[in-house]
Amino acid sequence: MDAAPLPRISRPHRLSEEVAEVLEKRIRSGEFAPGEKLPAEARLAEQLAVSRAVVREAVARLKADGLVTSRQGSGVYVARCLGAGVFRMAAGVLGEAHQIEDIFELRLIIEVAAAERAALRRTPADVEAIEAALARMDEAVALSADGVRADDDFHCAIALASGNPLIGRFVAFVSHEFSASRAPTWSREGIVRGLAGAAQDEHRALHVAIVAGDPAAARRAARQHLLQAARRLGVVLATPPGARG
Amino acid sequence: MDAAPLPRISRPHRLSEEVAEVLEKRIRSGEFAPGEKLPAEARLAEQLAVSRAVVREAVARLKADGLVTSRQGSGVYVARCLGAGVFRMAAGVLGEAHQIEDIFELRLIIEVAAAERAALRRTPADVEAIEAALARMDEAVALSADGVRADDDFHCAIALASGNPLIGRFVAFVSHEFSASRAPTWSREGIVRGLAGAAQDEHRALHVAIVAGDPAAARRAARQHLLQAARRLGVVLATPPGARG
DNA sequence: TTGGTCTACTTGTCTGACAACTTCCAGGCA
DNA sequence: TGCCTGGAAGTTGTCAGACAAGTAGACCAA
Repeated sequence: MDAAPLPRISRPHRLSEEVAEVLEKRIRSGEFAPGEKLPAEARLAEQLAVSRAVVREAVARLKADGLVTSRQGSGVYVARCLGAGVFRMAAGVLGEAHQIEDIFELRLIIEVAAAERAALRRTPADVEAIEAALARMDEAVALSADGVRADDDFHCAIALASGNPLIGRFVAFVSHEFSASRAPTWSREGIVRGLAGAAQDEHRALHVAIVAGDPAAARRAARQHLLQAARRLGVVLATPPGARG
Repeated sequence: MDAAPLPRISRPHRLSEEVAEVLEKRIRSGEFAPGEKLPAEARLAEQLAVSRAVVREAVARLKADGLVTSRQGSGVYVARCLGAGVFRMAAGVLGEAHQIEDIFELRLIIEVAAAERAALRRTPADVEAIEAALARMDEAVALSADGVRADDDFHCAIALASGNPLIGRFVAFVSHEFSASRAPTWSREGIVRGLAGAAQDEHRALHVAIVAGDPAAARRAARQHLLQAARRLGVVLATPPGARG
């Protein structure tokens, strides 16, 4: 009985979400300009016909997104730099997805650079973390188990070994956003077809180069791995000739 | 009268911000696991000795950050994928600033790669945008005016010319986050001391390489510019030997 | 066993009050 | 006349209580 999956029942948007959206649109359109004071909460509540608590929650959301700041007794102000502090992989409020090529290209650039720096800067603890993730993936291959999380952790460990916590956090962010892209490799079918084994060979080469403290080898290994990972998903990246990253 | 600038008076953190931070830490540490239900708002308010409204505002912040979702009548749940969709330059809700070296290193990696790809993929419209920003900076030098925004726009135009909208958006994000780092270059003093002029020479070299469609030259020019920009702020980057990015 | 009802609990919204803070204006004093 | 201070008005931050809307689970009857 292979019925098509039923559509998810969507919940109506909450008032606070709607208010946040209304205000965000006004801000992004420039109607409320950077640095400008928004109408008082009480006034917004009156105009939007909602309670002040709803307005406050909407403002809390906008604060989290860096669109507004507030000063007690003074008012709520549009931030000088819109969206300050927040980067999303999806563009806009409702999120248009990027092409997978774009995502892999960004990963290629940043993860190759991270691997190179990991080869130079890794600590014994970094190496341990890398090896622990590698061992978990070995185990996943041997047991035909799910190695997606271990794969994520392997890449994050390398990024952290770069010695730049910002790079570490960014790679972790992108990694988690696209964990799903690892699923075909680590599915039972992927393991049977040798996809996971191939990925693991690439991981091992990367590990060896990092432990050896050889940035050029780490760069080549990371690059090879990312290009192959993309190819396993049917994606062929156009990279600059002679490009290292 | 050259008095040292007075330190900024910092405002105490709001209760809702503190609650958001407490909850975020519990979530990121795994104490509240993905998919797990948080204690009820009323219970959290009691335990944290704050009003329920404060808890709700904190939860609204966490919702905006994608750390939690809520279902009316049921509860507030830790999201399946933490922090889905959101990356911040500062870690955590209250944000510990990163070292400026880390930030410049990330910029070096991504902007060098963007410039290289811009040289290969730029369209006539891309070139126009780059040249418009360059002209505005020329004008700022000539008039001793503020060229920070034009400088931002120049870098963003190059990133967009890479043909990868994700790279374009990320560079724009980082650029806006650190617009302040351009201020010394474009201050009256900076212009008088030739900092802006030097930056502009580097910008022109980058522009020439991109228009010429020469990725290697673009790479070198972007790298030179970023390293010099850092140096102008007293930052010397440690880069891998032979590194291109 | 299934379906319906009821109860207890939870989030969502509203209202009102007051604390803490900001801004502006008027009055008083030097 | 100019500057300072105090008070009023307005604003955000927090609290408390009430009720609406929704969920989950238990129990009972068919």
